[in-house]
Amino acid sequence: VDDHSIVRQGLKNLIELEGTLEVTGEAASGVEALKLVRNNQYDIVVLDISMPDKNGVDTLHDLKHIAPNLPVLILSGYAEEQYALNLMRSGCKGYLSKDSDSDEIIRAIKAIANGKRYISSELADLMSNELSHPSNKQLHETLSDREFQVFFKLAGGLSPTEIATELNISIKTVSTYRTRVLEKMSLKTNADLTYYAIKNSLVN
Amino acid sequence: VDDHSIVRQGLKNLIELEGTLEVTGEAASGVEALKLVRNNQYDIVVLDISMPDKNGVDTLHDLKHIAPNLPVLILSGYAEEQYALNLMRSGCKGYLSKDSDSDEIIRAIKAIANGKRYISSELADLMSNELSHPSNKQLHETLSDREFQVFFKLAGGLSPTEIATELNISIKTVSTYRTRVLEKMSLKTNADLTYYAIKNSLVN
DNA sequence: GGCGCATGTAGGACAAAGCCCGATTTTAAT
DNA sequence: ATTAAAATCGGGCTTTGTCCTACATGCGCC
Repeated sequence: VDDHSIVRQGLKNLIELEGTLEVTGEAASGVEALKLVRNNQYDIVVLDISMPDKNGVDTLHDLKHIAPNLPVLILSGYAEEQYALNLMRSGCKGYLSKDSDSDEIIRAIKAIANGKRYISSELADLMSNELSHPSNKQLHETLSDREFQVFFKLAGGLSPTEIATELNISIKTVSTYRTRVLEKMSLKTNADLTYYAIKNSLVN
Repeated sequence: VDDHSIVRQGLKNLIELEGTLEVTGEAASGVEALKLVRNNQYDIVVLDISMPDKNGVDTLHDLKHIAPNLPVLILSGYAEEQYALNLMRSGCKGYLSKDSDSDEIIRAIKAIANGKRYISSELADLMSNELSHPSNKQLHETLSDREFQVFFKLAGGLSPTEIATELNISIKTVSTYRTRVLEKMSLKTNADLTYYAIKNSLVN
């Protein structure tokens, strides 16, 4: 299931080249996919998560109602790793990035079609991180008071100097907080902070 | 040229099914593409714009230096229609979204390989709108080639030094562009650039 | 066919930010 | 109570970046 015909084509090719697998249906949208699943028998669904009409998250959710035992492999674009954990919780059996190489995709499909799960190493990282920070806290909620203030201002584009002035502390101190914030949130640049703040609706 | 092997596979399939066209090279990154173009003769390049190591904007720019007459068709993901005008100015011969149907992709390739341009109806809209209302351009569309490159990288959080390295120019030059970009767009900080890029779906 | 404005490019002086480290103070944990 | 671990703060020094200025090129427009 993917809205790009090129991707469907490529995937199909990839799968059929393998020899023992066969593509018995394809859909360009979530709605279409649900219709197919209602009317046919499949061994596995390979599902893109970013689609125009009905996104993969919702589609997965609905699929689980229609066919609770049909295993699903999520194929995601690169920017959506954030969803991975949620999707795994929602019951997909594997999660791969589209730029994984062909072999890995085939391996994943086979594993999943055989009733196993497939966890990529990236995903394993995410999951273990989640385990070690069992809090369902958002990343920014692990910041201390002061750290959060600095984070927020940096995300808004204030310069360290401006922040220092507003908070009546030294620039060096601001700098220290910045380092810590970046560290805690596993980010690298101020742009990442801005990005995070927007995506998590901390600003509009 | 596309970093996703699935997409390359699909495209190749599509193209070769047509009968008269042949894929004589493929690359998973901008750098790789440039290398191929330096050492081989091609009739047309089909280029994805969002790639990890060297984005399509830069790749197009460099391609124009190495092979000014080699026509390029840009195949873009869904959110990037925003770049179309900038890229057309930078000298690509056509711009298509990845979810265009197979026929259209083939038509575009053929047209471009024959020395024509290919303008999709969406793009035609954009362009005519630009012509009839030169004023209501998107802010970033008023940027020059170079300015746009720098804008984009700054928005993504690259440091001036990194940008200078990638583009092989001096940091001072980057700084100059930054000033001009900020000026043209009436913005103040790098964070504003990031914000702009996100809000206008130039990034995901 | 020259004038001006947009563009692509840097240099130098100075300001800003960053990094490594240390000190003190809460807070939490055993 | 003891100890460990965060949190809060900054100094010294280096690296980076900014700002202003400058110059060459090309293109459009009287």
